[in-house]
Amino acid sequence: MAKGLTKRSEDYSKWYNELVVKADLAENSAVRGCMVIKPYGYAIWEKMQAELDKKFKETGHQNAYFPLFVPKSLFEAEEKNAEGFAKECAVVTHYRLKTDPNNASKLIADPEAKLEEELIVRPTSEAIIWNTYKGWIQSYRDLPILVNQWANVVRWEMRTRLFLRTAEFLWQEGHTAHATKSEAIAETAQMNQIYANFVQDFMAIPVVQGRKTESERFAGADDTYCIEALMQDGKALQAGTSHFLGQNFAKAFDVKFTSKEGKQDYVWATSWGVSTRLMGALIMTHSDDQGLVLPPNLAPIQVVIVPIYKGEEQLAEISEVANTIVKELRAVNITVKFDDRDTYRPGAKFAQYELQGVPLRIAIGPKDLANGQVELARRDNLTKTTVPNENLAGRISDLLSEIQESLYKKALDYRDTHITEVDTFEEFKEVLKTKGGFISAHWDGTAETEDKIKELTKATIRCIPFEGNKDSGNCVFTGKPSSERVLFAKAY
RNA sequence: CGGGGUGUAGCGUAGCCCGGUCAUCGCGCCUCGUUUGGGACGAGGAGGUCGCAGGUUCGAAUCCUGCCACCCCGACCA
Repeated sequence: MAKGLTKRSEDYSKWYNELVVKADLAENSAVRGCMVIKPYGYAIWEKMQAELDKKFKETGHQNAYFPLFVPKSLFEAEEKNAEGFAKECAVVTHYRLKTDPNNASKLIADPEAKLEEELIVRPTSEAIIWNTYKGWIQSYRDLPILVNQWANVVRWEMRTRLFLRTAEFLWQEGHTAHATKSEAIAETAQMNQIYANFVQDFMAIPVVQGRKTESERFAGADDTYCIEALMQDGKALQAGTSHFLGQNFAKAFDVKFTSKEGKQDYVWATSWGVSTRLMGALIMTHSDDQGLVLPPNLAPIQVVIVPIYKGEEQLAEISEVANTIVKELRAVNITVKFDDRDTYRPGAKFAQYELQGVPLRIAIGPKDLANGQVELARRDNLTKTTVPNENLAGRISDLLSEIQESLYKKALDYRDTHITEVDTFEEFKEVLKTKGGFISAHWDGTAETEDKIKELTKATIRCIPFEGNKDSGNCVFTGKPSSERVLFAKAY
């Protein structure tokens, strides 16, 4: 694994900085924990957005947009949710600046312009959305409401970490309202499945699907489903969650409907989201010391063509071949870039595209020109082969699929060999210390035991897997009976 | 909020302990030439409120005081 990925240090941000992101904004500003996503990095996010959005729409969801600011009174309505987020909220208190009477070149918040009621910058949108839904829902005919929002949210974490826990991040949040409990639970499960499919099929990251324990659950939810991934350094990462909110928000915001039978009831709710944290997962799952490794299904540039030439004449000849290849590839929907800049030498270009994770590189030089061939270099395993020009599009198309599959297999193999079943607490600690990864162990189901284990080892229960080992046994810590194994890990 | 550390060019740094041609070096950037099958080479060049403010001194990047910002460890964290 790339050194830059494991160290929370200068190297670490430098590595990202080179790549796709600038970590800091202003020198002396509290926005330090935010990120600037450069165009190349943003293109990856756009691809992720596009794929997810397609899936949401296929399952009947629509996009909408709600306000950034949440009046404090709305925010505090659902108590558990408010309590859960209270410690990490940015709060707007004034609506105007004025010149500092003591220093004409400075501005201060105008004390005359203090807001009657503070505004919370949304850390999540349940409150404002449920306040809105109240006006949308009267009858069972108004249900279900299946809405998604692409937005930014702010969570003022005490410590930030690039991509994984930034103060401001981009995400999508789905908020649905249903007439029945079972329908809402089905929605929660469906979204969990959509996330799992997307992360596995497009990002080539294997995940474990499961439920959170009560203490790890979303504030205000009755149940939280999640997908958990394992990074190359043996730490787990929560990659996406979907929540069954029960009637908690409906009750808090008084959202009732009249059923077919003419009875009044509170509606059932779900919410679900994934964020730019997925970009962190992508980087930390596949990258190496050469830089990013992108699965072809997500790469903004799937194939890059680098000419190797002396003089303009030779470049012209190579360009002719290259442009033909570009056309052929585009005809089969492969995104390709021909880099004919004469300001950089081939070696520099090779290094650049490796850093950017472009899955496949084509090099064409005088030798290739003479022999009617090109050189193909794979980013995933850094191997090179020389192939004839015939049927290049077909060959490359196959190769891209192969790379996609091989990245997934490699990650899956790593993940599977890093799920260790343990039955004693000694073993538990030993595995955690020496090997890392997920630990599959029995747990007595109490928050006390969970807390105690966390305190002693820093490992938390990542999830209760849907398809885990369901054999009964005894809690690894207390020895009390347990009906199934859960997954522990140190997590980001 | 506790404990530790840092702040010198776009980036990374030397110098600070022992004040005086010390503003150093590398990368990057610009120009010209030669190069181009794995991050080219040579020559020349541009770029700095030494975090900010005050003090000590003939003289401060260097010593003192205050402030600010950032980083690391902890508390916190879906």
